[in-house]
Amino acid sequence: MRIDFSSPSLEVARQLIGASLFVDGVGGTIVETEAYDQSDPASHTYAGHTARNAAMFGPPGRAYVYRSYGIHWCLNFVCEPAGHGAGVLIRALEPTAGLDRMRARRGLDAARLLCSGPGRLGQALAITHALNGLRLDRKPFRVVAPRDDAEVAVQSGVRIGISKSRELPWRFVLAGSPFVSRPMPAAVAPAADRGAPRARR
DNA sequence: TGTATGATCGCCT
DNA sequence: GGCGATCATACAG
Repeated sequence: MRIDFSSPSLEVARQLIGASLFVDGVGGTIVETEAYDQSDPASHTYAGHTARNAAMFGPPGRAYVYRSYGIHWCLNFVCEPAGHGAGVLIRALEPTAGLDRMRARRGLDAARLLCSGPGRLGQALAITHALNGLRLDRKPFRVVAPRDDAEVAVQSGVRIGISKSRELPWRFVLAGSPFVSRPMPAAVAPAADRGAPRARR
């Protein structure tokens, strides 16, 4: 099955978990996404069309790249409905290809830290403004859906690093993946489990 | 293990 | 002028 970008961002965000993303052959399995749309006060497109967010109002299936905190480049996939400013932020990958190039770009060895966050991912995949608005089905991008028979355990929860619309459960992660930017909070920790050794960040 | 801070750009919703 | 869809580093305890 292909990824269908002519769907609402919420659906695309879920579909993308377990898919693969490569930029110029460097990338891996998508393990964390977040959905945004124009009705959402946390979205860049909430206030309407600007020079920065123009790609989000363009055709779906393209990249929207923005500068975060003046430092990092972050990558979104533009979704349907076209012209409505909806998209999916790619927040984390499990690296599978081009690890050496990621390590060189990041100045790190630990695979777990190469792409576990939107800014880190941008640096590891050499995302820049030059990729803004480009089609995701053409070079240098390659997006591959999970196999049809693949069982992908997707977990949803609240988004990270925003101050508005905190309640919306529009974050999706691959359940149990150590490559997410932050673990999904446990719903309720059973008493018997508390005190057991926990995985470190 | 947690809290604070600097870097530095685009937009003010 | 102030604040973000962030991250690395410096501290306190």
